Parts: sequence; structure tokens; C-alpha cells
Amino acid sequence: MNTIAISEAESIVMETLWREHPLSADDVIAALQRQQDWQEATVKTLLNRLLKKGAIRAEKDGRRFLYSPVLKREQWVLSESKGFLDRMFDGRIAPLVAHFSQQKKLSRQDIAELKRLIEELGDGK
Amino acid sequence: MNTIAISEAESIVMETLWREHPLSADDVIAALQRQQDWQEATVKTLLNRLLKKGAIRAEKDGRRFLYSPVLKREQWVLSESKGFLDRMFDGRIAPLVAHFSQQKKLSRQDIAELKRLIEELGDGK
DNA sequence: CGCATTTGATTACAAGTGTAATCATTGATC
DNA sequence: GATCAATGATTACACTTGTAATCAAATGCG
Repeated sequence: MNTIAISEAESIVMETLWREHPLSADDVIAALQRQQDWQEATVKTLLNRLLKKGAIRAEKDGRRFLYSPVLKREQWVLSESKGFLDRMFDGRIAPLVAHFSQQKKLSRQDIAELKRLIEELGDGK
Repeated sequence: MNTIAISEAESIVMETLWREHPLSADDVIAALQRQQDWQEATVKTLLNRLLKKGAIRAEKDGRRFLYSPVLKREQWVLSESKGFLDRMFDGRIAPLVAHFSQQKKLSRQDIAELKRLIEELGDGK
């Protein structure tokens, strides 16, 4: 229903626009130049696909367009996260954390942050 | 040697085999019958693709085959989770939890479980 | 004014995916 | 032994995705 589906490559373009906008195609290309080994044409294709999907919008600025996100990052992150958790952990977050801890993939810092988070949660109650 | 990539539909077949194995194609089809609106042929295609990818193996049982997972669920979950966290949360788990909590997507039960988990972590090792 | 340059639009194309129908082989049945 | 039913193998086909080249329209330059 609500969420526009965007592909991995498209999401990389979105990240650029979420960081800063509006941007011209050239700006986006420049921003991605060193991070991604893409030709200009590739970025333009992705911008167009995102436009067609309604994930971004374009306003005319003289001869070119300036692009801005329509889909909000929060929204995207939440729906992706939800989909992921549903598929992998029956929609619940604790099992994910448990999984990572069992696999010893939690750093001391992760644990500290989690602890702090949980405490805050306890408070608000 | 890193993880075999399986698609969404394929992962559904894998879940069946992870739950119980070995299973014949018919067993898998039967198991998915009500959960998924797939024709028999579809399931067979998916089994074959998984075979080709090496995610499952087949042993002959008379005229048919019995299928078992090769790829382990733990392995798959971990690599999917890692990819997901890298893409969305810079590889760290605390921001995911923070995100869900900000969005008020944590149930009381989730919080309780998380609390228990974190306490355990503090203790051991 | 005609041309080169810029920049968006159109077209391309292979791999992967979802979804399946059809083919072929082999054991089972009459 | 010839035929049927079961079951794996092959083929199909449209859509998405990654990756881009090429086309076309607008605009600035000489």
C-alpha cells in the first residue's frame, strides 16, 4: 500500500538525495563518483526510475531539473526493517538481537548502547 | 565460500526444509499448499534452482528424491542480517533498535525480552 | 542562424525472479 | 510387454534490476 519499492541501486541514489537536496543530476553524479563505480548514464537511469516510481520529484531549474526525495528515509527504513524482521524473525526484534549475541557479533559498544536504550525505555513506561 | 544467495521465493522453500528434512518434492508442495498460492510446478522449479545453487541436496529414494538443506539457516540469517544492517544502519544493531523504539514499534513484550537479553549479556563471558 | 554542448528521454540487453506449462523418463499396472 | 501415472528436467515468459549507450530537445556560442 503506502511504500514505494526501491531497489538496492536506487536506494544508493536516494541516500544521496536524503543527505542533501535538491540536487541536479550532475550533483548526484558527482556525489556518487568516488563511492560508486557508475557511469553518468547509470545514475540518470536510476533517477528516472525513481521519478517514475514517485520516490523523488523534479522541479525545473532552467535547462535542467533539481531532484528531491518524496519518499522519506524514515518511512523507507521502517518498511524495509519491518519486511526484514517479518521474513527473518517473525516480525520481532528481540530474536534478532538474540541471534547476533549468540553469534558473538555484538561489540562492547553495541552492548553498552543497547543497555542504555533499554534503560530509557524502562523509564518512560 | 561465502553465502549462497537465495531469492525470497526460494527462502520460503528453504524454511520448509529447515523445519523438517529430508522431504520429497511432494512433501514440500503439501507443506506449502495452504501457506502459499503456488502451483506444484512452481515449487519444483524452486527446488531445482536451489539444487543448482547448492543450497540444498537431493538423495535418491526409489523413483523420487529427498531434499535436505545444505545451507544452514543460521548462516543464512546471519548473512542476510549483516547485509541488511550494513545497508540500513551502518552495520550496527543499536540504531535499529533505537529506530523501532522511536517509531513506537516495540511492544511491552519486546522490551521485556530485550531487557532480559541485555542483562544476560552483562553477566557471562 | 546554425552548430556544439548539455541534459533529460528512450532504448538496450543480460541476469535473476516469480510463476508456471510441457516434456521425458521410469517404475507400476494390466 | 505396452501403457499409465508419477516425478524430475526442460522450456517459457514477462518483469525487475544493474548497467549503460544512444537519441533528442534546449540552449549558449561563434
